[in-house]
Amino acid sequence: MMLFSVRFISGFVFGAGSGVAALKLFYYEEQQTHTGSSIGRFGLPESGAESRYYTNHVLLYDQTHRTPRWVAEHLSSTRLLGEANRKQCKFRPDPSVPELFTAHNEDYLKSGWSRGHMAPAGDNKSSEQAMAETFYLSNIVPQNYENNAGFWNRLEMYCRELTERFSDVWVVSGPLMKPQITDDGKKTVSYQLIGKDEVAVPTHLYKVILAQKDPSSDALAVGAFVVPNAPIGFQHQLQEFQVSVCDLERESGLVFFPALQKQQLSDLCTVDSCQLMDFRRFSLYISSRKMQSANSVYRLEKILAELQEAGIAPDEHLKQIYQQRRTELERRQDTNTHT
DNA sequence: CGGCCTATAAGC
DNA sequence: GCTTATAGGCCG
Repeated sequence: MMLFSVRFISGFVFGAGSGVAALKLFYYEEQQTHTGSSIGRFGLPESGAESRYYTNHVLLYDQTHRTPRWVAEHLSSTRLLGEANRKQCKFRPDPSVPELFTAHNEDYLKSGWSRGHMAPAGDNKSSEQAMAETFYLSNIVPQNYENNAGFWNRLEMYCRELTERFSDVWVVSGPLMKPQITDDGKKTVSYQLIGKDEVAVPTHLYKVILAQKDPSSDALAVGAFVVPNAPIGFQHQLQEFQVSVCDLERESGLVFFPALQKQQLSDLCTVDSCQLMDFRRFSLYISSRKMQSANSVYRLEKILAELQEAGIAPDEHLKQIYQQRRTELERRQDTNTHT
């Protein structure tokens, strides 16, 4: 039976006699204000809750839940440009998270939950390194499939769209465990744990969006949203999930943008539309992305047929993509038969 | 854009 | 022989 983690034991054994350990001990004793007491004599508990910095995002990891507590990003129109491809990336444990506290891909596989990015891959096309880092499981939470591909996806798209109307957009995203009222009237927090590492499935996901009109002005707009970790259809508006920043702070135990002068803030959904893509626009967009990665004319036709079946006529932009991809595929087929 | 699954190849 | 890494097909 192990009394402590292997990491702790090895750290103790190899560090005990060293100057570093002596220095640490001295530091702990310096912090004691009670003479004669030395609570931290052998060190005080560590939670690993320091901010972790990556190429294009910053996060606080929760070693208990094996998910982030928050993930912060800064978006702008130029930062979103690039050609990095998510197909080149793969989900993997964050090398900076201790093995004892990390999630693994096996936890998610066949769990009934998808691996949901907090800092989206789509915000990191500017750099393959930046995108690869968003696939670290430190940036991932167990998320409902439909929610991830649907409503949450459209919310992420809306954040990127904001950079067309605001020079700078800051986004903080993370999981939330909201209490339920049980039959006996008691407030209870309940959530599933998946896999051998017992990754916590959040009941909700939150996103706080701060947008600045232009770098020279003080005009800032903020919006906070709490979305159930469940399928959400096109009949629902983003505003239905808006909450006050204050309420979210109380629920999450976090203070967002603490350096901000909150009195000069306006409401994002008053200044901007808070309108996510509707069914038609979303379907057209998804179809265009599928066409661009289609590898056969048959597949190309199928995407078009499915769209028609949904009652959506292709717009000019999609027709253009269709034609372009079709000629590419036919040319490729042609060269293959000649070699 | 957001994902998963599987067939095949590469590696031990 | 088995396991692991990669590429491509598929769906919402």
